[in-house]
Amino acid sequence: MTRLVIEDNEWRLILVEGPPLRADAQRNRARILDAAEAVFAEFGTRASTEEVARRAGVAIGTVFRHFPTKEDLLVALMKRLLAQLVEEAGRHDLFGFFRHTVAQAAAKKTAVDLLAGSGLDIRLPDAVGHLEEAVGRLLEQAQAAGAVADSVRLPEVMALLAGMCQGALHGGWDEHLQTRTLAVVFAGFEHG
Amino acid sequence: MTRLVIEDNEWRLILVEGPPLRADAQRNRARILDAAEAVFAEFGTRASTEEVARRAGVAIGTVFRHFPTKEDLLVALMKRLLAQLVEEAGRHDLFGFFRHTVAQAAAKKTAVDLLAGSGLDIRLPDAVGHLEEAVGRLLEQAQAAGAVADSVRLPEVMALLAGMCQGALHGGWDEHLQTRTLAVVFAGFEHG
Amino acid sequence: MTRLVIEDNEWRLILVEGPPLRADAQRNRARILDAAEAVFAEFGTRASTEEVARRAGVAIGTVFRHFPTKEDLLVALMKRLLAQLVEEAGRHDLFGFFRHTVAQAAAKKTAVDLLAGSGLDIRLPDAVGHLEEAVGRLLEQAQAAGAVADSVRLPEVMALLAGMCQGALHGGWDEHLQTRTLAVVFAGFEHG
Amino acid sequence: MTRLVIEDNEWRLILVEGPPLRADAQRNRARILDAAEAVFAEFGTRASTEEVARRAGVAIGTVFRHFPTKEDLLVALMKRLLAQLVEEAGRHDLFGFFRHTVAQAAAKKTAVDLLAGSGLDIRLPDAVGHLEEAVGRLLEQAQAAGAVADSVRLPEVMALLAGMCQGALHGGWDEHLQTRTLAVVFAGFEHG
DNA sequence: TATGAATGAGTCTTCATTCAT
DNA sequence: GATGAATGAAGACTCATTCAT
Repeated sequence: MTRLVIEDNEWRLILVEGPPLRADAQRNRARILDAAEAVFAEFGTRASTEEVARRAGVAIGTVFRHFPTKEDLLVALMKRLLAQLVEEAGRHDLFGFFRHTVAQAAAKKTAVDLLAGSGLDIRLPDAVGHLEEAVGRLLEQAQAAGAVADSVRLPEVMALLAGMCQGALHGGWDEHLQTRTLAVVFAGFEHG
Repeated sequence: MTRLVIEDNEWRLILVEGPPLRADAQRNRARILDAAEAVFAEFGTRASTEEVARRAGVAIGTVFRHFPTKEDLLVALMKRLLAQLVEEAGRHDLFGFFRHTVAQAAAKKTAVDLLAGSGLDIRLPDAVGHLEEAVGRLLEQAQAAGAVADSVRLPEVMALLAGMCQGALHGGWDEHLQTRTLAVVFAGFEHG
Repeated sequence: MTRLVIEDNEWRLILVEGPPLRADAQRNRARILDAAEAVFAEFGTRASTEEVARRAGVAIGTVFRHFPTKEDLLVALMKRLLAQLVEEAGRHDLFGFFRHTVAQAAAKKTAVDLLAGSGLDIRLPDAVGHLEEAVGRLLEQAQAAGAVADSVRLPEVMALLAGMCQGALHGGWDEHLQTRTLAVVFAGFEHG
Repeated sequence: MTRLVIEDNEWRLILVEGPPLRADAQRNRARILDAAEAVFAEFGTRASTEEVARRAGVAIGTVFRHFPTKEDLLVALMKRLLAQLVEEAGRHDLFGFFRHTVAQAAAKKTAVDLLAGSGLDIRLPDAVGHLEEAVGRLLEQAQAAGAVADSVRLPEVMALLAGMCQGALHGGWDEHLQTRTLAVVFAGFEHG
């Protein structure tokens, strides 16, 4: 660890460089997030932090050391899930991304719940912004290819994505219903 | 519902905005449901039953006499909200009903949340069935008028309705976004 | 219970007269305060609310129903202790009150701790004010009787009372030391 | 002690007002005690050991290496504070020492709190003994000079000192009230 | 020897539900 | 039937202390 100290009789200035987390802590942080994703997906965000700790195989104090409040944990989880979505947007066209994301919705229950608000006041302008940019690129490509009407704009695409995910999640759509519902939306995209 | 309470150890003064009591035997039940709708819409279903009792102007015991568990209260509330939807379906065509319902989504937060699951295991086959029937009639009329493609079936219409309501509610769509998003869905209805 | 209801189509005004607490609740409130006095006197204000409940023979929820936060409990306790002091001031002359109060200090550990601050931000202007008035009357009588120099004012009398109580409490003064210490203070009162 | 910390996941910048480190082996011990004095004075002895470590600029483990329990830390702190008092007793006459010590009471909150007991079972016969000796010498000098009645004995002088300090600390006496209160005590000393 | 992550018992507080009044 | 006090399990969070790195 590098450490720089400048001092005189009245002040001490200490600049400490260092990895913020030891390897074991990194590992635990990831395990906690994994556990949180699973637990909140299964029981909703009302599941207890204790349950998350149990599933992660750590003591409750460890969860709170990494995420001082439950909200902090939810925010961190959300950021990770959004980052994953952005990454996946890079691997699909607009329709594929819709299909894939809606299909995943139930599995990613937490994300949808969190996007939905769920009582907590979570704002993630940056992470959400990145997702919007990624989807914006897909939309441009689809419009350039003539697959989506020019009158369709990004805000309603995002809105439909969110609405479909929530519908899929909470409505328990099966694959067939998902396909038919998306078919309506895609027809809407095509004809404006 | 606005409500003002001033109290000390000897007096309580309660000023409640809202219609006066109905004189019949159901009055407490109705008041509790009204209060529950307002409270759960404002704070979500995590709001306490005590708060519902307070807003209804009855004691907590009275709430539990009418609805033995909190879940019973939520189910009753849900049934009433669905019945209102059915009634409204009778006053619109398919597109108008979509517009109206989505616009109301935020106001009917509770309904959407409950439809969404909210951790509670609520099955309401009957009430939901009635709503499906009502929407089914609207769909038939729209298809008869040539406004909706014949390939569109009731399940995806219901799915889109639910998805749009949740999107509107949790996404905080403004009127403009609502209109544009519904325009895409309506184009999808028209072109299948 | 008297109940006055005025209502029209838009407002309901309900004025409820009534004893705020049922007899059993009154009893529990007193038992909780008694228990709190004993527990906090024994272990300091850091003792747990759970311990207070245990000693009072009620469940933890009952304590919190009566005193929504621990601070509320401490404030209520303080008020009661100050009221007792005021009452006792009516039964002594200035010197007797000092002797009595300082002698009681250890028994009333809580009061002293609370007056002392104890981390909690408790302001009790009214209750403290009443005590000051009571001591003020004792001071006037003592000065009228020529037992205290006219130059002595109420603030320093209160200050000395508080200081002596804390000393007695935390220093564990025995009766002899108490007598001798107060003798010095009383000599100071007499000669200004 | 003023302290500024800026940190993100990779860097921590700590600006500490105060004398720089001593270069000898005791430096951590002394820094911890300095930090503890500041922290406990500011937040009371309920402040966390972690906060002390933070302010000292060391890790929590280092604090516990030097002081195996929190109580050990408090005892060490107490000893140092008492030693400082003894030293100051050598620089004043009895009245000056009283004035000075009472005036410092608020600044030395920790000492007063600890002397006061604070839930911890701390006995410091030696350190307290030295202070008593020092004050005893001041008392003899004052009596030799005729400024204090011969009937006044050391125990009550110590008792009054402690009581005044606690009163000053917890009562928040301003300078004027301090002067007037001490005037009464000094008159008591003079006339026994 | 210093570090700081992990532990887990303990604290305050909430709230669905019960039951004496 | 209505009332509202009592219950107690459960949850979020804290912190003294331990120990692997």
